[in-house]
Amino acid sequence: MPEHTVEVPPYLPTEIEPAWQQRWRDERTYEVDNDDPRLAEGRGYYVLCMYPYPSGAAHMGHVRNYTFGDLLTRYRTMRGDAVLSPMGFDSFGLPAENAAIKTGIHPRPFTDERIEELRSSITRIGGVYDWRREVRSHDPVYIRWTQWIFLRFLEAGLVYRANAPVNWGPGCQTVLANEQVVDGRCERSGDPVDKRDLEQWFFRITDYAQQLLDDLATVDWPERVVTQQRNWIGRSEGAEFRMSVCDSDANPLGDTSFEVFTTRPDTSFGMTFCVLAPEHPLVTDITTDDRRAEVEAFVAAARSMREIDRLSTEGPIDKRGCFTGAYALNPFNGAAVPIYVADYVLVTYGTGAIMAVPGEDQRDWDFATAYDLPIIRTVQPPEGFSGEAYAGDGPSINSGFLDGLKMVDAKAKAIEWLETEGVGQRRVNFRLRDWLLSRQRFWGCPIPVVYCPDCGIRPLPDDQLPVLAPDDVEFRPTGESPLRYHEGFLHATCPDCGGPATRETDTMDTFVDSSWYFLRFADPDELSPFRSDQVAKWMPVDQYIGGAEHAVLHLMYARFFTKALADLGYVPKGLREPFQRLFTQGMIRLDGSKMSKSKGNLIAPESIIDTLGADTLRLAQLQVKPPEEDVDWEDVGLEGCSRLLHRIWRLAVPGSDLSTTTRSGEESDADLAIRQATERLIVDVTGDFERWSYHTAVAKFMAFVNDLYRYVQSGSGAHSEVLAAGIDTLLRLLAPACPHIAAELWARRHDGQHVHTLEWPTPDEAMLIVEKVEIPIQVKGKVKARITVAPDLDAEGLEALALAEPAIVALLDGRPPKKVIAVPGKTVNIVP
RNA sequence: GCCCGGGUGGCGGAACGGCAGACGCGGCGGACUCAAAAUCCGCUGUCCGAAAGGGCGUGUGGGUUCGAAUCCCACCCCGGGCACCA
Repeated sequence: MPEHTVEVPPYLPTEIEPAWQQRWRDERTYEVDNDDPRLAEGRGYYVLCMYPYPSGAAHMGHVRNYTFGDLLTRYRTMRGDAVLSPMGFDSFGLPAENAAIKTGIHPRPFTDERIEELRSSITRIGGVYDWRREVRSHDPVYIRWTQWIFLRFLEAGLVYRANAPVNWGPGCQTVLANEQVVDGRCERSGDPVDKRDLEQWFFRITDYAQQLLDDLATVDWPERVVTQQRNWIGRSEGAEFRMSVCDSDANPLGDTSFEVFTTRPDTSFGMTFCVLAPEHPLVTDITTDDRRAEVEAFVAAARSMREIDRLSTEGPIDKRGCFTGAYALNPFNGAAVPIYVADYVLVTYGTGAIMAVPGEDQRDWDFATAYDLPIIRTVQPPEGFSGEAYAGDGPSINSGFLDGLKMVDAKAKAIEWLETEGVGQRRVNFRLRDWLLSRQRFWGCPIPVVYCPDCGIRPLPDDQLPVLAPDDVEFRPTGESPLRYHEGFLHATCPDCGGPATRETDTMDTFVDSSWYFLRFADPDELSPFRSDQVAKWMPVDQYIGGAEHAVLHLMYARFFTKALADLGYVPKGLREPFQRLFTQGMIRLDGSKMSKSKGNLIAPESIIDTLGADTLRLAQLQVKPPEEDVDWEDVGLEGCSRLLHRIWRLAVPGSDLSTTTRSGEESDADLAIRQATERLIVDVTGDFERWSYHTAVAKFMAFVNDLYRYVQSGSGAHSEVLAAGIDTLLRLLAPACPHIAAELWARRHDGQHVHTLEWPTPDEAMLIVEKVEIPIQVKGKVKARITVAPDLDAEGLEALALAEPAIVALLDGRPPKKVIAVPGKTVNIVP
């Protein structure tokens, strides 16, 4: 044993971390009130991480998410903002119900238990929140206000019940919204989805299609998410017009007609047939007797097809359609064109019927070729065009009064003609469908209506809210919701006639809960879901953080809710968008595969916190990659980050062996260099934090600590004041990223003071002025020499010095250079 | 097919027209140690060379520029989104 070793107090993250978590809670460091005076000065800042589904202990995805959010909360707080950083739980959903079906345990205790596990995890990561504002979707208080909002939307006509072909997920035993079906499969379970005609509840989100599209221009979101929403909304401009059914000689047959939608009204003269979707209501009426058997067989086959097969473009095209025997009049030229049914026409888009123009549409071309239908070009393709259908621009041909016009003009004129003739008009179509909100599940927010045999569908009055699911339920292995068989729940009284009524047993999509939780965080009021004037104090969310997988789900629905609530006057009219800035973090992958809820716990964050500590885990998350990129777990460098924190501890802790041999008095050049590096660090880290470049900020911490180590171990030793200033600045800058170690070291160095309540450091401008700068001298763009000069040396001076440099003189070999470009402070480039 | 990202050492990445490879991981060497670990210090793109030094280097090919990883054009590869939407 060495005899006189200095006993350095050890860095024990597992001891200091819980202590500081307790202190932040006890001192209410991160609670903020709505009457905070800074709000009036515009110094409010709302940072929000997407509230999690409570799946038990946190997985790495949570850690990554909350590390960014927490860093921002602490950083903005140190910058002097009143920061609102709330947390809650998206606590309705299928996993708890599936567990209930398996085990018989009611979803509520199951969920409550997992909420506490997750809350504990989040706390152990070091996340700080104003827990007074916590929301939980399954809390009766929250249910009450979700139902209240539903009823207000119902009154406003934004909710309706309709029979429609909807997506049925056999795996989840419920219907699904379009957004929850990916490639014909349920996005949750992956099971292929069936189409069924069912009566369901819808939100009229399509009323807001144009606004949802337009207002994307006003938010600061990743382009990728904006593009996805644009595609999803899918606006297309064109015309809709009426086609009358006739016989093959163009003689009208009664007044049967149907509407078609097209984006290319300019090509209407090229229509050689038209097509109805198999589900189109007119199919049965117009089919001729000789075609009936074939058409009925075709329609039946198409309807029984699953979405996933229907989407497939495989298979011979001549099996995908069928002639009805009927004809329709092309209003443009009075020609009779045959009417087909084909499965490539979708009943859910446009009018469910199209005019087919094979000359300018490849699908129509393929169909026409297979069925031996005529093809007429109505747009002149360019010289040398060798393709089939030509969809590009060009002068109209074979098109009567449109001949010679280019596409835009021809479209305009065709629409004008339709309108004057009274057979059609300009029309904008959206791909976006209304949001199917009802689910045949138990563990969700009940829909607060009853069915009265006399009065029909009746909404419940507000004073009967919340409608809560009963506790004494039996989960069936069939997967059916127990609400459907619970007599006590089913029996209700009609609020209008007082007679017996049946309660709605469907619950709401859990995306309804998440469409307004951010408003309740701003004002968790007792007498209302939130108050407009209080919401105005915080909304919109300044920085929203979460996964990009919600691009067309939660992020679209929440935008719709915000707009609708604003229009109904429950939040400020001007609040058009809920999330001003959005940051979508990358996913964590394990062996190249997505780390989902099921795989996430393979690397348990808790076990890392138990050993290396939360600060190391946070730092490693920050350091590994740019925040928006996906991360392979194997790339996360825990060792390097743990090493850095131990190095910082050893340098900064009072009583360390590294701080025993300092000097005082006059400062040397080496001291000045450290002072400058310290001020430079403030500028660099602040800049990196502002632009979310956390991995480079960590690199700068590391480089600075390396500098300090070299400094304290150098021959002349460290100047005590310079060193102390360097370390103190480092700790303040580190406080948002690694809050526990920064707080502990600061408290030990400064008599128990609290680093997180300090102001963010500002650099000493005088120290940022550099007296010398090294300038590379290039010859033809290649560096051949370096000179050290004053940073403000002008071009002439630089050129003179460069040309006098021995290496350059040798290279030029007495010949005068052709050209010399001198960029002050940057470089000199010589062309010999 | 269309629309976004992205291709840089052994690996993750840095460099927002001006010194390519910051910082970390890994590797190599040294100090400390009886020894190992930990720790501390140094080296580490590649090829030629004993060295001094030099050549080559940011997916490929062209271009703009005094100067390009960075800007432009074409192509190849990887990731994501949309895709029978009329």
